[in-house]
Amino acid sequence: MLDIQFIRDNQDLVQTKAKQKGYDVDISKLIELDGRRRSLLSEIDKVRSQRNDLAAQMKGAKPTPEQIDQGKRLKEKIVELETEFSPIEVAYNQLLRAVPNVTQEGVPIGGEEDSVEIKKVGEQKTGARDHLDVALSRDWVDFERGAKVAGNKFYYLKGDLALLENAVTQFALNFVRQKGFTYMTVPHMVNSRVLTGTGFAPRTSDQSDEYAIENEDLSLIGTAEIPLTGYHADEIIDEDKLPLLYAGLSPCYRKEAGTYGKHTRGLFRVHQFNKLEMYAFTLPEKSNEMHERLLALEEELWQAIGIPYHVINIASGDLGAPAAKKYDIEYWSPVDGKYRELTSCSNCTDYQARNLNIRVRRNDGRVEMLHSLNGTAVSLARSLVAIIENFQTADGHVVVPEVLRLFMGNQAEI
RNA sequence: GGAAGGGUGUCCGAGCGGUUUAAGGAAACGGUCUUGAAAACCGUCGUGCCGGCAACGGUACCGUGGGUUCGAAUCCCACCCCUUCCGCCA
Repeated sequence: MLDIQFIRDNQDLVQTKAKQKGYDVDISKLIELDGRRRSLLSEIDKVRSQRNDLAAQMKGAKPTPEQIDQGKRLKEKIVELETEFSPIEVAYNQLLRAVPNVTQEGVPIGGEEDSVEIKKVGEQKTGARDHLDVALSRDWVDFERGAKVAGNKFYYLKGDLALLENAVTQFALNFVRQKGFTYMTVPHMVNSRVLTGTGFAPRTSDQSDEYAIENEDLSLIGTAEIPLTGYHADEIIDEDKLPLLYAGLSPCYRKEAGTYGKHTRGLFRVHQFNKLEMYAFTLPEKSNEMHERLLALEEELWQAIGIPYHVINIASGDLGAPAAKKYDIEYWSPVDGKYRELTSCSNCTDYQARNLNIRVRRNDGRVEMLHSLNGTAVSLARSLVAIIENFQTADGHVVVPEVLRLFMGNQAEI
């Protein structure tokens, strides 16, 4: 969520930015609730103050009946005011949490088609075979038995492709460790607070992309970003310890409801995939720099593997609520003759931090919200699609990218 | 799943109805001393909200949510989490 003080001071800006993101929130309504909430709270505080004074008078001596009677009246008054306060507080919190993060300067305004390409790297080949055709012909993937055992869009990876997945993982893991990230495995389920605090739709809502566990306040994670964001919840971290860099490897579970028809064939969009996610907690003034660094790392990694790509600056309407700015790397698909999403890298500024109460203690003693950022290192199922499409040979084999061979028993081709 | 114990500020830890305005210690910061450092000594030191230009004042917060009371960190109920033991188990 945003700082209410910031919203008060920048009502028009917040309203405009929310609209540009496609969020239908009424800032004037929030301001009105905020006003009523504050005036009521100050009234309550006043009566509480009287109660506390009275209680202090009664300390030591035996209270008189008059004092007890007055105390009772004050108590009733407080209950009365609190009853009035409670629904306002609930509505206020609901509305406040619905306000999306303010986008940064340089974020293109508009929908998906308005995202701006800022860089293009590598050769744009054409005429490759679809990854699923290749994988099926080599018996590398089994969606039919995935469906039998779990359901539609579940799959088994087999043999060399499964090994290739492991090789990509190992390569990426070594890469991020060399760059200073602490490797972590994470809980694959999280509670509602962490889920919604990270900026995902509540598990109870229709829009939730997460699988919820029945009769438990737990959801399967859609990305390691969620447990990594929650890792430092309610903590105050010394300035000298920042930035904190983590790399979380986890399976990602997503319902992907309503996305059918959007390139559903094969491994590109599935209900479960593994992913190595980079995560950073930084000082507020350092998050933009870190955002560029995360993008640079993603580029370095994918250049090392040898995948052609471009980088796009995501338009406002395509940003999630917590993101202030987002870069995607899209790889070149020689099958479709266009770019398709491969990684994503967001600066969430202090939005997630405020939700989950993650702060920094500056060297001068001040305490403030820190900033959080996340970026995909490798999203495994998609990585395999990109590699099969860009490294296939005429006879249906796949050349193993050089940097991965070490992790594939030095095979040059599979 | 069963039993017992426990969740207090950056950390450790006391408090178990009204001198809690949360003791004491550690860490941190400032100072004295010192050639410098350490030690010692002195001082400062929780977070949020509201009001105020500010000094400051008010209020809330001792796992979470209810309840009892004139008054709750303290008593009662429910739930969550942690530790130990037992059971089960990769």
